[in-house]
Amino acid sequence: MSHDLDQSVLNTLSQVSLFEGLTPHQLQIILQAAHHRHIPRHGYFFHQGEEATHLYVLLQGKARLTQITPEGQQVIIHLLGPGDPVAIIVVLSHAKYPVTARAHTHCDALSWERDSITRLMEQYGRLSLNGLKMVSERFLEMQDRYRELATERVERRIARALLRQINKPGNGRAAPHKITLSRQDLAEMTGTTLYTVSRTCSSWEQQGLITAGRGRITICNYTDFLNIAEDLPR
Amino acid sequence: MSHDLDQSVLNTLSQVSLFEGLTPHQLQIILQAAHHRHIPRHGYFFHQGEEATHLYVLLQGKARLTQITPEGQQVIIHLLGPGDPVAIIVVLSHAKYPVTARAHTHCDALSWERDSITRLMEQYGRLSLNGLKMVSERFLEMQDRYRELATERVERRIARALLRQINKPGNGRAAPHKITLSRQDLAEMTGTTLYTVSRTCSSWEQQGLITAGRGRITICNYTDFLNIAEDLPR
DNA sequence: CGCTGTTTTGAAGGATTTCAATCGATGTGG
DNA sequence: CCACATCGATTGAAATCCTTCAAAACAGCG
Repeated sequence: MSHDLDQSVLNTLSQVSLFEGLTPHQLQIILQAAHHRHIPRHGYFFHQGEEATHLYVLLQGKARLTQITPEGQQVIIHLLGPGDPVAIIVVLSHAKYPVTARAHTHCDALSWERDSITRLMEQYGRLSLNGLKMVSERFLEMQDRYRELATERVERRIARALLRQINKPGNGRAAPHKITLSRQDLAEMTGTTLYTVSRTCSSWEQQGLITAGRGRITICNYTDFLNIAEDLPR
Repeated sequence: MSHDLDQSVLNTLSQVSLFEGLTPHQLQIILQAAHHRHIPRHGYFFHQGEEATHLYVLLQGKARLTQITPEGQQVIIHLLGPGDPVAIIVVLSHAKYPVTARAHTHCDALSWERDSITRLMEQYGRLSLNGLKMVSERFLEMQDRYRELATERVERRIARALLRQINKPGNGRAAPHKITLSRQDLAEMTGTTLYTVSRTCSSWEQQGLITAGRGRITICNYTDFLNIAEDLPR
């Protein structure tokens, strides 16, 4: 990769959990194997079904992982921010990307080729252990969402999706909590329809829990809002 | 661990994908750090919410991972067979078991303490890389089930659950395919109710696709059955 | 200011759940 | 060996949550 980036990227990388606990020297070697990529707003890292060739680490920007059904219905699997690894799945030999990764804002990322990152992981146990940790965390979140989808009603699922968004590290923790997602986005995150999300939000707005706008939801009353996700009797 | 087990266990282990590609010497060292455990039928490896202290590798038997909601509703997260790792999540420091692991038949397993396996993984990159691969695979399955739950109707989800069961490595591939799961089990695997599963199975039986019994479903007409999972217009 | 894409809302319809009752299989003990 | 107890499976009817479709209101942008 180009040399002028090394220093600033090195600083960023030391805060990326995938690279935690590695020596500066190891980091240097890993970095030398990387390529720097820019993805414009609304561009794609890769598409679902393509041969999985590259692992990415997002340095700047926001992206989303989606899956699309044969019938054309879309589901949002995950929202990505700076520091997140994308497609750790490449370590599986002969895998295809199971999702589409799309840049939501302009994105700045490092990429490694499959063989290259696999070799590095085999060499540096700490690197693959970190990778294992990160996939495990994502796995736990997916498991929770699965259980939610299997057992909880729509209103609660939407509330939980909003709370998860707020509690993400990297998002400001200060009230009022503003979430920039459209009704459609929320529907695709919670396995429901645009219409149901809209109705639910309207109801919450009337109760004074949130203020809603075009592509935006702001939680005014955090504590009362929590009750929807937790206690709601039915 | 006791010495008399070493030889037979070594043979089994060489077929466990978590230990693929390790040298006999490395395997030996890893094995020395393991304990051997027997879990009787219907016994528990661990309970959801307990401090995660041990990683297991199932040598013999069948087990299941379940999550239970605060309201007491149960969800089946995964069914485990010989060779499967259990709770790779321990590598996350200070994690709690996110699920309960219960022996469905008598089980025979190896276990490692958290610190011990973490150290081994850091030391042997191949070990953690294998771990990463296995979590990734489970993650992919979970992702697919999530998308299914979010977008598909009950009938298709049940059909898919049955097919996944059949296509599991380790299960005989020969027709007729017999699946030993109760209606309740299937309901907990597909996010529906016992009643809906029963109705669906009855309907399939009338169409001659399956024969159903107490705690058992046999697929007679595999190709026609596939259509339910794939083509079914609505 | 008109255009485009997002959001809202109503009304109708449908898939699935819930509840209740019954049936059937399996295993046990008298 | 049969009556009984138990647990799983079936089935009907009513209720409900959510979707679907259609139409209108609204926001932001060139």
